Amino acid sequence: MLDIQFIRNNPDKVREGIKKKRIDPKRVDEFLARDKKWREIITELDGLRSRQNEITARLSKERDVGLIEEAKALKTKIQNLSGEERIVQDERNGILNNIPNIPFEDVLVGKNETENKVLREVGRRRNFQKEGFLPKDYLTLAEQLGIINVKKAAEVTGSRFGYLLGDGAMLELALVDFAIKTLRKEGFYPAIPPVMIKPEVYEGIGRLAADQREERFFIEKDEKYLVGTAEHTLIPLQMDETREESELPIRYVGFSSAFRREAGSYGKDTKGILRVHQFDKVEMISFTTTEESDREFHFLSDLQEKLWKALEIPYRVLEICTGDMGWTDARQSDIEAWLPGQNAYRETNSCSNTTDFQTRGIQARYRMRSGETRHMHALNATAFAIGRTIIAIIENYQTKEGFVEVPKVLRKYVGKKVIR
RNA sequence: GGAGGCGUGGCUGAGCGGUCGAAAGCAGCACACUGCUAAUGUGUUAGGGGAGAAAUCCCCUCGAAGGUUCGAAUCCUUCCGCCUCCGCCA
Repeated sequence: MLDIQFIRNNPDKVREGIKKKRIDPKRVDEFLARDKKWREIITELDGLRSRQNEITARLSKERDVGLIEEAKALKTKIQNLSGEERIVQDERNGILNNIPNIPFEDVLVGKNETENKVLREVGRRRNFQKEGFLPKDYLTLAEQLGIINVKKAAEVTGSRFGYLLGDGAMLELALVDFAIKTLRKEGFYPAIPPVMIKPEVYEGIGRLAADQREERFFIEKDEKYLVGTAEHTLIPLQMDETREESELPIRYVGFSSAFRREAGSYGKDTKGILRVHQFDKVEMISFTTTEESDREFHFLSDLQEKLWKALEIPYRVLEICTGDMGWTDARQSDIEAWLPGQNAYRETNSCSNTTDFQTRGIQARYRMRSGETRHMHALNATAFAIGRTIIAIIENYQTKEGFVEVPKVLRKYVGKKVIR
């Protein structure tokens, strides 16, 4: 959530910021109206409670029937007013939860994904024409090789699920191992987090706003959500913690399954494993000071590129415009890998600076050298979204015979050069 | 799932109906003192919120939410977490 004090003092900045994100700026005014009402009530309530405390102090010394009578009357008054206070506060906070993080000033303004900006294209695409064959799509190849099975998954579990089998499964383990070992060397601390989370924590990290709730799986009986990514349970590792400035940055590399309802994408990407309800992902998380987060953003984004370069797969980097940014983000960039079978780039990675938007709600703070405490800045960046990375490997490394070469850096894990 | 124990400030830990946001110790910070280190003395150090230009004043918080009471860290209920034992289980 945003800082309430900041919204009060800078309503125009917030209106402008969320408008850039294509969110109705009126939410700010609704918030301010409720906030004003709340402040009136709390001021009155504090006055009543002050009097109550005064009487209590007095009565602890001497009995006074008159004072007890006044206290009794005060008690009902306070009960009624605090009931009202709570309602108004809930209304106010409800609106607050539906205000996204605001983008940095220098972020490209745009209305949707068509206005993202390609920052660079990296890597050489294979010339299949020269090689004398047309590239196939990954699913055709993977089914022939028996390394992906979505048909059986549909029968067993439902649509938008898949099995990785044989060398497909080995590729996943290889990618996980490669990513974690690489990132460990960069100072990331390995973490395998829970994949379920309590509603109040989920809300605290700003991931349950009305706009995104539909995207979550919820287990009613136990009142727990399935996480949409490892980030969701990794960020709260710092919940209620106050670290020393000297301890930052804190970096985790997490591995977990990610669960998404994919509500609102019913007709989209219905084939294969490009868009599924469950996939595994290696994820980077950083906690930094307020000054360092922008630098950390580039650090993470560079590492993402390093991983793709290691796989020797062409990709491009996009600056995400305000209209396409994530709810919690102040800055975002994506990586799209080249898929020759589809003759298109497809999103595989995302890198986000969420500033203190996620840490405020869970009280993750640090103490500056001056003694002042602040909320940490939190960042998250995909290392590998396994399913999509495997798709990119299959399509980019396919052979004329319909086999798949294993990228050099993964060979020692998979144990072979070619999947056939 | 059943039985019991516990949850207090950065940490240890007292308080078990009445000026308690809370003793004491440790740690931290400031100052003083000693030739450095160490030691000692004094003072100081929780978080959140509201009003105010500020000084400052007020309110809330003893795992969470309710309840009893004029008054709750203290009593009652429920929940959450941790620990011990039993059951079940990879």
